[in-house]
Amino acid sequence: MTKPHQHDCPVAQMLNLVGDHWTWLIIREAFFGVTRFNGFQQRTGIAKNLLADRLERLVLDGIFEKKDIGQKGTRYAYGLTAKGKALQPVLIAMLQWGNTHIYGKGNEPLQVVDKKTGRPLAPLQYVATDGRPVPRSDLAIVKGAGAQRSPQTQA
Amino acid sequence: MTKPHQHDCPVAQMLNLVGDHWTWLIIREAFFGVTRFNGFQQRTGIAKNLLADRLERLVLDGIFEKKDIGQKGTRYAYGLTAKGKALQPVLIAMLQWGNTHIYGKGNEPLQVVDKKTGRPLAPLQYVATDGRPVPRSDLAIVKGAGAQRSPQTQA
DNA sequence: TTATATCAGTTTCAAATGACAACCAAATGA
DNA sequence: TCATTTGGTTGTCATTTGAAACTGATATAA
Repeated sequence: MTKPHQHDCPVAQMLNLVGDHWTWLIIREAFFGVTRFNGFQQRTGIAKNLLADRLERLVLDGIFEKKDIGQKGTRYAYGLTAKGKALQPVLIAMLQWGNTHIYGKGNEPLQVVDKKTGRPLAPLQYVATDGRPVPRSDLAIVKGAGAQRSPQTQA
Repeated sequence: MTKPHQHDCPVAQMLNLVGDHWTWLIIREAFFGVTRFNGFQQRTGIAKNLLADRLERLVLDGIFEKKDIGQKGTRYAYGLTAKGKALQPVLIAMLQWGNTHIYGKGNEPLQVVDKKTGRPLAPLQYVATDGRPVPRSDLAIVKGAGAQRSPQTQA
């Protein structure tokens, strides 16, 4: 990333942390169980200098944690923190969009499924805090408690 | 983006189209109702050459459509296509993550709410095709119909 | 024991991309 | 009519990227 966004917006701020395409491939692999430097490197194809840089940032930002494994400290495991794991819905939403709008029905290289049934999931759903589904047309984005200035918001 | 990812993965492929932080701010503004070149430029702060480039790509990729408004073609409106609107869950997931993990409860500059009740939504939910919620622990990512090679997949 | 491979990076350097400013022509608006 | 807005293009310079070579430990194999 070249310059962090100053906007007081959760989207802009999240992009400051994970607004890089390599970062997402790294996070994807982490969800797939990869933990080691070389694992990320080989499975994503990222250059090692970039991987070192991205992992360092991700650790600083609290998305990954770096653990010393092996006895004398030259082997490390990188794992998602709770904050990192919380990115799962974003990743799943991306995956579902890619399946639908790039590959199309029947051509999906990966599917998100329910282990119990083995069947693919429906698109992520908007729900109220009481668990009731909220139709897309009822969505709105409004200023929150921490708002300073006023973006024009209509969903 | 410098070089498109070759992975046969919906996440990697979607990142080829929208793996850029400016692109997401442009899309965010589009959901907020912005349609004009200058609107995007002023509200995001992106340089004009980059905006021109990003909009052109987004139109080529079918995420935006460019309409000629005004009579002789120097005024345009950029709007999300259906494919573009389908990115909403990704954006909402990003927004919710930013609220929770960057701003924290009570400090959210923006909130996603249900128009009907005015109350903030819960995090996006995984649901089966029959509408039943799927707990996060039952999620798995597996090879789909279009899979060629085999990534190790565990959610 | 010695050799070989793996791990987790760092360094180097050319090429691509980014940010910023200046410029521009057509079309509006006052 | 004249200034302003719109939607860019062009040029310059700084930063980032990607690829490869290099390091210096540790683990594994013969």
